[in-house]
Amino acid sequence: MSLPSSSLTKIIEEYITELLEENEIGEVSLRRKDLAERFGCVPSQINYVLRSRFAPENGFLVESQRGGHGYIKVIQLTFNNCDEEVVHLADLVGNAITEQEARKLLVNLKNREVISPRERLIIEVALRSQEENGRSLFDISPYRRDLMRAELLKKILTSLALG
Amino acid sequence: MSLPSSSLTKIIEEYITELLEENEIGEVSLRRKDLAERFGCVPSQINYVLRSRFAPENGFLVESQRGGHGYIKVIQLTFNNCDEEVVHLADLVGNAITEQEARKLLVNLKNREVISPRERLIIEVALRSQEENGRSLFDISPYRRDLMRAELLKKILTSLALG
DNA sequence: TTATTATTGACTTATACTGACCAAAAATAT
DNA sequence: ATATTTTTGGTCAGTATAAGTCAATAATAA
Repeated sequence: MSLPSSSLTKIIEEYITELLEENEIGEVSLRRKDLAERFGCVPSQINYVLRSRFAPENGFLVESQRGGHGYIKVIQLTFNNCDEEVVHLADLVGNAITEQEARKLLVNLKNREVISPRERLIIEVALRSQEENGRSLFDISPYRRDLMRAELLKKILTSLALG
Repeated sequence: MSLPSSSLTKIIEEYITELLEENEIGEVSLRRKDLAERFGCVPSQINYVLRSRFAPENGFLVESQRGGHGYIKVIQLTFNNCDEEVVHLADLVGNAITEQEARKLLVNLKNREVISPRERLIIEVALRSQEENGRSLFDISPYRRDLMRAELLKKILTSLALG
């Protein structure tokens, strides 16, 4: 019966999200040290929040610079063709997907202009690379490779959908 | 909480970039001492800006001459097509590349509009996915992960170049 | 309990900026 | 012509600042 204790991570996440919303352009620059001070935590906590909440899989990009005048910039990508379509297709991927099925799906997406030819190329290269590593470097079973392929594909598709 | 203040380096960088844009030909001649005076800094600061912002990997060449009527000339390289440049950048990746270095490179490519934000997002997701697998699933050493990261990045960049 | 997620702090790395000293080219004096 | 002086720019090492990494620990969820 305890109240949901709002975690620090959640609070910081909400703060950054708020800043992003205020800032029309969908990006905001931060000082890691200042943020840490404001929320009374250690600076590396900020890295944890960024890693776990503002990851590319979630449609965010993070740029940063160390040293004097250092900063952390969080960018929220917004695509105009932000489709439930893509989300739906991510569902279609399911838990496991073969190379053939994956390729078919990508061709389909390309034909419907949900992704560009270049984007399709990048995705295919990434999938193939993982396949190769799984097969010859780590000796992963075919089925497990199908699982991993589905994982990667879903991550990529949802990252595009969330943008 | 203060926003990151603009650094001297950034200001000088912007000034030079502006001069380059005004000057159709894509090159501009400077006096180190004058620049230093204008921005109230030590002359070697100008060298720092040139080294860190107008380096060949950013698509610039710098020529200079000492002595009376000495000068510094900044030349902006123009590529016939972006893809030519992508091949060059694949070389820059080298055999091994850290997460930080990879991100810097992608930011650079994005700023120069060699890749789109969506393309960058996909690439980041792919790199991160491989990193995660390598780290927690297969227990790959950090250095080997740098090797694998370089491999994947080069595959993607060259595929874009050849596509 | 066991697994996952959150938090911390010691250590590492990257960037900005300065100033003292070095090197080269042109102008001037001999 | 040659040497000297003046006018540029170059290099490097030191200092300050700020972010990143990693592994150990704590808290929470399953």
